[in-house]
Amino acid sequence: MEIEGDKIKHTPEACAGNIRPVKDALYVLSGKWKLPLIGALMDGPQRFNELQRFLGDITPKVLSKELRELELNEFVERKVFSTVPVTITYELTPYSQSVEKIIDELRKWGIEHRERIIKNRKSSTAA
Amino acid sequence: MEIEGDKIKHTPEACAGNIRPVKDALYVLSGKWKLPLIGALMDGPQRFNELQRFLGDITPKVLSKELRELELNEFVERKVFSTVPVTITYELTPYSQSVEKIIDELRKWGIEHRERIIKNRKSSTAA
DNA sequence: CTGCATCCTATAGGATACTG
DNA sequence: CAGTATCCTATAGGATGCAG
Repeated sequence: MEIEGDKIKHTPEACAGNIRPVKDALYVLSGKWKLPLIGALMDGPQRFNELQRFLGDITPKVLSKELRELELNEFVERKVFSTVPVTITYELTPYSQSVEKIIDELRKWGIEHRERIIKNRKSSTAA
Repeated sequence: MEIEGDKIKHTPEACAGNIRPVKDALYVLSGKWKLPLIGALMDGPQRFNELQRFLGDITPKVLSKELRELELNEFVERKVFSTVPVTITYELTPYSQSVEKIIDELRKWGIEHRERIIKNRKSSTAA
């Protein structure tokens, strides 16, 4: 997994070290798909194809990779059901609940941001 | 700025559209430095070099680029003071406060995550 | 001090085709 | 259905050096 060492040299006073946790978090969670993927799974277990449709334009290769990584980080559990044909689902682990707040904030912000942009478009068109 | 169109085709029922805002947010905020940078500025106005030291290993080119983008998105204001030599500071705009919650959550999560990893290391070493 | 210009590489992620 | 295998490209971001 790798967390970068404690290399940050900050002015002793200040707040400094405060950003290290942010960088730590980003190290695991950043990328185009991880958060949206977890967001998608917040609605309950999903199958591979469901996720693919859900996310809109992710390719199987990438989806597969992202799921594997999320499994390694213990955000996601892969379950195999011995139906015919076999059914496989992905679902969030209890641990991943710790990420849900981030996603909620991101979601809220995304909504506001989109509105803001639309407003700005209007007012600049009016000029 | 560009927000991707409403191309997500989700099963009509489900929750689906819920992830679009997440993707919107990520479109603007993702990358290695934007969030840490805003996090750094949460402690008050900073100068170019301060930020560079603060963030640990960002190159001037990248820092410069990130700052420009944050300025465009109205998260950051660049202020020039006519001292000799000129002093330039970067500070967060009121709008960027809307992102602070995200950063706080990220920070909290980063701290927990690091602790978790350390614990796991110990227990797996014990095996 | 505050950057910009140039060059360079690693990696994320897309396209396409194929398998059990 | 649930992926894997290959190939390919765009882009983020690092290294270095220079400039006002």
